Amino acid sequence: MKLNEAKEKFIQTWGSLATSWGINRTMAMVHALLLVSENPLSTDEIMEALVISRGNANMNVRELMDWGIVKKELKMGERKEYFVADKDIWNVFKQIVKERRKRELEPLVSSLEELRQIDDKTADSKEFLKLIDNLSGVTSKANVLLDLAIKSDENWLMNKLLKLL
Amino acid sequence: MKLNEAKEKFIQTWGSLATSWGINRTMAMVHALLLVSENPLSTDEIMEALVISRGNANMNVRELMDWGIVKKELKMGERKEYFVADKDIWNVFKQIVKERRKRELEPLVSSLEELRQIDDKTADSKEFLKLIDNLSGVTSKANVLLDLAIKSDENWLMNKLLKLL
DNA sequence: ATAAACTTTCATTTTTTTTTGAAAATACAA
DNA sequence: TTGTATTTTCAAAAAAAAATGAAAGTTTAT
Repeated sequence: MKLNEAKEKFIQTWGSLATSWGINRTMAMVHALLLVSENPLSTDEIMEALVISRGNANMNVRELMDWGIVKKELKMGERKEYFVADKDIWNVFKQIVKERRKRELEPLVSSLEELRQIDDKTADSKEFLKLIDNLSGVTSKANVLLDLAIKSDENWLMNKLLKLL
Repeated sequence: MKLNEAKEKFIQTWGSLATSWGINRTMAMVHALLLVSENPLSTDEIMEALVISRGNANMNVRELMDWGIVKKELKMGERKEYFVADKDIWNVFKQIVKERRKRELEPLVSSLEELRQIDDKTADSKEFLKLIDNLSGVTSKANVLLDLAIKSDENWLMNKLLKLL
């Protein structure tokens, strides 16, 4: 297999995996493209490489920057903006975990708290509250696991975990 | 807030959360409905409660069974099928993690292995291989974390992790 | 100020995903 | 077997999500 073939395959793989995780296919492809590029790419280069429109390229690059895994880079003497992906994959992983937690786990936690406010005390209600409590429990356990993944140093974490198993 | 109101809110919340995780909204709503129901529900009851078609109800219940978080239940003397959700949320969590790993992480691992088969040895190629290796590394670390979540008993896990932090 | 280079927005179009519902298949009873 | 209850399938319709591209906005140079 040739390098460019492999790179293209990687971009496709990344793209289709993303869809199963509720992430826009193109956004993942832009990310993959930047990951396999030696040099920072301009919007025009992204458009050309992935055959997408300017609007699409712009939106997705911007969103990748929102996620904190792509950075803008300016070249001296040039007006155009260039983009680079964070190549430290462990870092990318942590960043994504952190963001998703903020965007999804936190809203869930407050929803569950709201749902606890039911004012009757029938057996059904107690059953329902038990369910909500169990959900809260699992949520906070997931939180601990994620904290572990995020806050700790990569090697330290792995050593400890491997010892545990 | 009344109980039924809370239940409905829960079903909606669960549904909209699911979409950010690449899970069909209706499937999540059926799951939530079964979670908050005291009794097993028939397809007709699900259709009525969520205002969805028979085909849709059937497909999603079937998929929930594929995920291993909903079970069929037969009532004696009745031909109709009834469905119950596993109410042990920690179990549900583990089951979903297990399934997603099988469906998504394993294919990723083999994709990455394929991508390692590039036959030139330029500096660019080496760079690319480094990226693939880093991805493999993070993947297997995620695997260890997930194993930890799945294989261990709930309380044991939490004790250990809390001690670590 | 004017213009050129570039980025962002967003109404419209296209694509993808989900839902419907009627027909086909299946299971059971008489 | 024949009929009835129930589940499953799947082509077509509807809904949702994503992409386009031209116009508007911004920034910098002259």
